[in-house]
Amino acid sequence: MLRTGAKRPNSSPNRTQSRLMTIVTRFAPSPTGFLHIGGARTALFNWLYSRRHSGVFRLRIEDTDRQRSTPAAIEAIIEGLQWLGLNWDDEIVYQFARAERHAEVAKHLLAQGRAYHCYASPEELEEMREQQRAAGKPIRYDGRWRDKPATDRRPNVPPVIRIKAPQTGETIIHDKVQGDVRFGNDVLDDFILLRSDGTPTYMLSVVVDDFDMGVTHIIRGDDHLTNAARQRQIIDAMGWPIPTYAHLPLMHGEDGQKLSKRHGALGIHEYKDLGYLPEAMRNYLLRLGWSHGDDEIITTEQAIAWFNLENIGRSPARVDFKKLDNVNGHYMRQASDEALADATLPLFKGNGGPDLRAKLIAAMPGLKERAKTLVELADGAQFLIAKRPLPIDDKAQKLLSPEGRSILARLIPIFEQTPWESAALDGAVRNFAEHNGLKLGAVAQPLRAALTGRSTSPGIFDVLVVLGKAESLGRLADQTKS
RNA sequence: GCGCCCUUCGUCUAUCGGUUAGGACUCAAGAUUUUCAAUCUUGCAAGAGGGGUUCGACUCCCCUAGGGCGCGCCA
Repeated sequence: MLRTGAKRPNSSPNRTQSRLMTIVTRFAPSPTGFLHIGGARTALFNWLYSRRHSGVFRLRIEDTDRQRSTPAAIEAIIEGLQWLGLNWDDEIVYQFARAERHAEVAKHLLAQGRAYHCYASPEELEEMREQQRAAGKPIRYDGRWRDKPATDRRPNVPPVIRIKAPQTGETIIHDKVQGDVRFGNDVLDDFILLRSDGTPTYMLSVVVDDFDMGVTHIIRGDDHLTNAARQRQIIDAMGWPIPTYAHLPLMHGEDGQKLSKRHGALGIHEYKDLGYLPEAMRNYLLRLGWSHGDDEIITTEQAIAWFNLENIGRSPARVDFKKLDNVNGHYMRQASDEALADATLPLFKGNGGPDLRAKLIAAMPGLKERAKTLVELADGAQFLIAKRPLPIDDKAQKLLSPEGRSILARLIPIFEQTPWESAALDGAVRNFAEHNGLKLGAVAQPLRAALTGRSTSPGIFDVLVVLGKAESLGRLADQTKS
């Protein structure tokens, strides 16, 4: 065993767990839609596990469903992974391109007597299931062609190839997350390996591809747990090594229901558009189902050093945008002003002129601790690019009362005489407030309203400095004239 | 229907038989403050229910309830 101290029972002598063998993980999405948050977490765990063990992380596109697979979805998945920083090794494997090899395995099994032809029509099988349902019996292929002699074959009907699975005994999946999961072989039926048109089914393709790609650890969604027992039949029939499994509990929406567009099953690119940082997404996703004591903020470097399969939880987790916001806020505050400016710049879509980046960087210390996402950051920075006369929101309007305006009017001549840097401006305003028997806030708030059009902003002296003397005085003048 | 999985504060989780059941998010209060944040402090809040096993169960076993997944010539 490579891992020691595993708390879940696992005594299987897998040779894939040999210390000498390079660990190979894979992420195998089917391109029938975008990469959603559950898939992203699966990819993350696979990536982390391979990086933790200096192994290999591979990407396989399961595009064998020709009806539903689209190039756009493939594109979205690739872009999503790239944005998340989950770089894969080697070339991408496209499953459909390997159909011949899959068929070859099915035929090999047939030749070995581990599989057989079945001529039952879809209609016939549907009728069979209907009867099983009506009789309250388990729904599964009844093996009607399992033992028929070759002479019984129907000449004008192309057959499917079905696995000849064991009918007694049990199949045990030693799962790193779920523990030992046992399936009576009587509940496993002779599923189809090769369709009547000669194309392989998913069940066959996965097993063959995982073997050919040298996958040692299969980390995937819980929905595949029962499939693992079926896939095991193919693995055994071929005499291939059994990979180590880790089936992750599925993720739920904020309301505990299945993930759907309403609550969290957004494409991963939409999280980007919402203004989340990839490193924050990684941290957040990691903590959904995996833990390291009480640690919450876990950098990617730490995650790579610490990640294991043993600490993956067994119960489903819900997405929680409040927590994501909080984690994202942490990473924003820790990010460099330059990096944040670069990440935020695109949100202005070219507005703001060539010196916007410099202004953003200058204002960033005050901006970044007031925002939880890049979108909020850009919003808070609107005053940097606003054109005079500024739009003034309701709360700011209230601050610009007659008294407020009068204060601004008296401030202008003072500012004209003041060196334009933070400490001097600070001194001048405090001095002014003191001489007029005003609290600092009574002066700062109207100033803020006139300068930013809002009632909240970064520190007012920083705003003054970032805006510059001419622009600042202009904005103040706009509010004192009318 | 059959099989499998899951169940600790509202949410994410710690706990590997003995703890005042801990942390984080959210929320509330306070401190700080030129606003809002950030930061710090404090508070609210949990072992689905029922049986066992044990000197002692959140932890081990069984049952029930609830939730999820699978049962395609889909993946």
